[in-house]
Amino acid sequence: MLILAGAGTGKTRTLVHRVAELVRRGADPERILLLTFSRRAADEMVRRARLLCARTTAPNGHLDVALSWAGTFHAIGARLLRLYAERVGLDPTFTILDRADAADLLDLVREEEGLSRTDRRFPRKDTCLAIASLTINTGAELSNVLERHFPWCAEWEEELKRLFRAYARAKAAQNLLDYDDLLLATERMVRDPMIGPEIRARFDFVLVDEYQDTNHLQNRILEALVPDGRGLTVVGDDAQAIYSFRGATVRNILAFPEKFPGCTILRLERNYRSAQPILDAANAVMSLAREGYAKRLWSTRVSNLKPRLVQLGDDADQADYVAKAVLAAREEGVALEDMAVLFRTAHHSAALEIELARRKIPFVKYGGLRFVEAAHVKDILAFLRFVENPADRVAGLRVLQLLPGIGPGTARRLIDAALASGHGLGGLAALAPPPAARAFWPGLCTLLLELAQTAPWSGQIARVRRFYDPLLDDLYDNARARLRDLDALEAIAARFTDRRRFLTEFALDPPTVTSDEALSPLLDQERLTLSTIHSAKGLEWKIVWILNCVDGCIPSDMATSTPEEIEEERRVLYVAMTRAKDRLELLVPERFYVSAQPRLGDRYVRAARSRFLPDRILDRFERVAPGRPMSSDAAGVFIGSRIDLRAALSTMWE
DNA sequence: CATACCGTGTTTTTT
DNA sequence: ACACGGTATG
Repeated sequence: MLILAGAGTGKTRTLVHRVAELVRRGADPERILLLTFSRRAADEMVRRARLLCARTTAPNGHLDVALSWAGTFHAIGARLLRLYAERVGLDPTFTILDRADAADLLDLVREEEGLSRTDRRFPRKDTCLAIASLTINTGAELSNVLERHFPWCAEWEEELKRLFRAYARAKAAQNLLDYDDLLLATERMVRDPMIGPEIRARFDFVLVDEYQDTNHLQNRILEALVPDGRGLTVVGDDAQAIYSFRGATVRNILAFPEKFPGCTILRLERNYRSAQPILDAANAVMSLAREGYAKRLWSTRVSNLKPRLVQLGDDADQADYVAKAVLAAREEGVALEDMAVLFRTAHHSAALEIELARRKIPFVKYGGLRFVEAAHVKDILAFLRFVENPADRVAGLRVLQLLPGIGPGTARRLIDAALASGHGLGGLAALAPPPAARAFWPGLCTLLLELAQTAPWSGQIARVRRFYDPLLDDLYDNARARLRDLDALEAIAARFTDRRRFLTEFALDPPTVTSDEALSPLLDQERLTLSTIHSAKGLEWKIVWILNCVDGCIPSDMATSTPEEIEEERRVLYVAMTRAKDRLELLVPERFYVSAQPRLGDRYVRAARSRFLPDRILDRFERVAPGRPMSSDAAGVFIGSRIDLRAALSTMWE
């Protein structure tokens, strides 16, 4: 069954009800596979399915749907791989590399392959990883990916191939899998003629959420799991496809009826979420798309409140306006939980975060730098990973380099010597560190040995911190805030039963936190949501503000080089607008203060209203311009067009 | 060999 | 602004 469902038409509800109904008719919840886009979505769906089943009466009395097979493609893949590890030649204790870990290892391999010292600059580690990732996820040829998405790296094709081969060898030697490996290995496994059928036989029903954002590789996994389509239900909306940068393709949805002839196709066009004026505006935005979208959403939620297009002086005014509007709504009785501020890129909310903190408005932020990606959190995890798997070079190198006097070279020598000694971690104690590190050396060696030998998991992070916390001050700025994060990490770790589970599950299910207070004991306190639009997918709030509805931000000027990219940005705005239930405000700051521009220094830059909001659809909005009108002579250039007169003036003499 | 400093090129969204 | 390569210095 293919369910084509517009925004707010009840996709989650439909899937949840389908699960509940299957269970009510006697399906075994353990044999239902529920694939979602994010871990958050999986949790939400399991929660609602449980609630629903608790209210339904089954033939055999009360229902408890455990739904243990609900999760992302990555998480489910990891679990299946561990189950069948031995049979596919994999060590079941593999550790999972998050993106930054993967990039670090890639960097190490690049160094070893002699690709760091080249006469022309080699692509940086994140770019290399992005290239590998896109190639794997789209199933395309490296040369095509380079040509289409990374033309400036095309000259390095041979070297990149060599690098990726060496990277794969390094992962194999250290028993590591990165995010892409999880999918790739899962795909190979489910397509295996021996093991594939066994895995297939575990599941009677497979349900997939947000199908429009699955990529080629994920779709192949799905096809292998359900070759004839029996028991398969997918839900998606082509108007909400916003993950093509990750290899997602709407072709999966479009080709579904051909792949499974005779499948049932359902269209849900009635929106239960948003008031009609909000839908009118969102529909108007999409009506300007290059390709037509068949669905037109309608709602019975009447309202005469058009979404507001708010003209503001600059981004500081914007932060101020939103903070005030949040407080005003709060006064009217709307809970902070029911409001959200959405934006295209994580840093767009910086000014607002400061303003919210100043006014003591609690918030959570989704998207952007994650908790686990913070250097100090990675440090603690490196200790644990190194103990868990002494072959993990990235972890070992990271740990050793925390000591003064030990840099990349010394760290590498020490690790190699310890491994060569055959005593694993114990071998380190016999080695002589450089003088500056000597005072710390015995402490480190005892710590590692103790962790390797202690059985109970509780207290292990505290033990690491006894060694690590004193180093923190010399390693980083604002040690105090980092110590608070480590307190939070300790609290989270306590929820896991053992070290291995903590390490593996933490990599796939990291808490999303950046606000200082967010992990404090005030965890249950109600909070405003700040989120990137991408992270807001599938969610809804009573009131939504969208920041920076300005060319250069939406669409992002990083994504305007091809018509396809621009169309995807249009859908990003559409997704953002359709998150709102009752009230929606699009904010248009006319100027930005940008600092540290290469040639011009700090200055104001003038911004133009987003190209997705042209004059002819403005009748769908109520236009407001609080505050005094902007003076007309503010200096600046349009962000979107990037005219740079001073550069032009200086280059004419070159 | 670690570290500080300088110059140049890239810069987003997520699992 | 930041990553990263290169170079000077101890």
